[in-house]
Amino acid sequence: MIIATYNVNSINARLDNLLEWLNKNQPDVILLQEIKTEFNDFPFFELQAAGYEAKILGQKSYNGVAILSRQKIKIREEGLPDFEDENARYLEAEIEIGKQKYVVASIYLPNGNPPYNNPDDDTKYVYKLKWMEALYNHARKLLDLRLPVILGGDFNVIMTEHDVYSPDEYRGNALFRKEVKQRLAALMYLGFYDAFRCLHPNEAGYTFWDYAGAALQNDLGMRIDYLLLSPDAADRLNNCEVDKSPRLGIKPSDHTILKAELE
DNA sequence: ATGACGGTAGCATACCGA
Repeated sequence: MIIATYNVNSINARLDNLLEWLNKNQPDVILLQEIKTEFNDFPFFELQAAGYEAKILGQKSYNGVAILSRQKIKIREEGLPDFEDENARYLEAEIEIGKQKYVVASIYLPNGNPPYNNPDDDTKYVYKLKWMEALYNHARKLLDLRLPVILGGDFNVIMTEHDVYSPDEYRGNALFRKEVKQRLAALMYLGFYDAFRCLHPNEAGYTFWDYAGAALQNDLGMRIDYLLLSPDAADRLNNCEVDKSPRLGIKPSDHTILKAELE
């Protein structure tokens, strides 16, 4: 089974890019983040015509996550359990592919940096840490299912200095602060494996390049999108690659697609 | 320290992002 994750930065602005990629790659499942729309403006028909059912947790203008699948999607959770969240950032489903049940979640973890006009405001950072704690508590329970579980999406965390073009510039950044890295490491120590790093210990594997300046041309990127696999999923891992082509195309998202194959 | 650049809401410019 092939699964991918893609922060689209607006599903409607990115529909042509997404459809082209789906037609070419035919994944079984794709997890989307930052769809930036609600149910009534989501392009269900166009995706269905391409062979994909879509379930979404939408939000106007900001955030919003979706799960697209060639097989039937059974929603398990809309939002993180036991966590009050005004934002649409977590959607979890069960999908059966070739008689194997999978649990998949599309995750848009908070950025956590303060607004530019108020650099001392730590409200968003505190929210990020609480969100990560709730994710940890829930992920721990998912392991008890003894099913292949895939937590995929934009985690907004740079784990090591090999995962960003200029670590020193990001020391104080909410994507690279110690508490944030510790919380994602805790999730990994529970038994969620970073699919890309398992297979590519030495590649940069950037998944994001800023629109501004010449970030893309100069490869000033960062690796902040992940596919995290429970042990039952990691056992099946065959392949995991960053596909840079969506970022190189016309009118791209600032993120690109991360894809894995499980047998 | 700021803004680059792009998206949305909504119609000028503010907010958000990583």
